[in-house]
Amino acid sequence: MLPRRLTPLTRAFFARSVLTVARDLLGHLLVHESPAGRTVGRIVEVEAYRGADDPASHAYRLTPRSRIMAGPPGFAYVYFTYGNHYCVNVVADREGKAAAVLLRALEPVEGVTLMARRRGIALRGPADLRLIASGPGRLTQAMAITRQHYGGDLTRPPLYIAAGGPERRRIATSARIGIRRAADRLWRFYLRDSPYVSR
DNA sequence: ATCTAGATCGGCT
DNA sequence: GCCGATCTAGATG
Repeated sequence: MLPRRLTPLTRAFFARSVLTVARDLLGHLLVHESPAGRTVGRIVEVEAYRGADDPASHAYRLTPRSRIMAGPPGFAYVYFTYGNHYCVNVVADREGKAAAVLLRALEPVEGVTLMARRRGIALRGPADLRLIASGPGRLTQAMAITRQHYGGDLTRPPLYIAAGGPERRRIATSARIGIRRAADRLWRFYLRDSPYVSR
């Protein structure tokens, strides 16, 4: 069981190279203290995006929506896509350098029943836990993250990233999923032995 | 003012 | 594996 009080990561954690931040986020915890209760998931899959040198990124050309990626690190970049789904990123690197890490999958840790209810799925067995947050759209639905969280500070409650305990870190890399450009960059990182990664 | 692609998901074949 | 849903930021006229 988790301690009642979790320790948020500091802004300095996010103020580093986005590839480093992406890798290092694996194993840490995404926490949402909502009125309905606290939900916590262990981050098991992420993708890194940058700016002008990354044609696959929303910040390849800075727009009103993506400009936040060039802002100070540790804040949330949330966007709505395909008419149905939100995705959540953490802004990384120093202010002025566009970069963000897309959170793609979580291992449910606490508030599992609430997460399943938000997802509209029945938990009939341990295998169903995989359906809760194995994908960027599923993750935001399970954690009740919406456009309200755009620009929110992820180093403090109610929505934040907290230090995970010591854990195994067998990290695998691959091309980013669902993009066409810059497909040669292995900027997707995931915990190799986790059953909670997407696809 | 209008058009279109999209960092997805779930259901169906 | 393929397809439709459903919305909106960004691009184009």
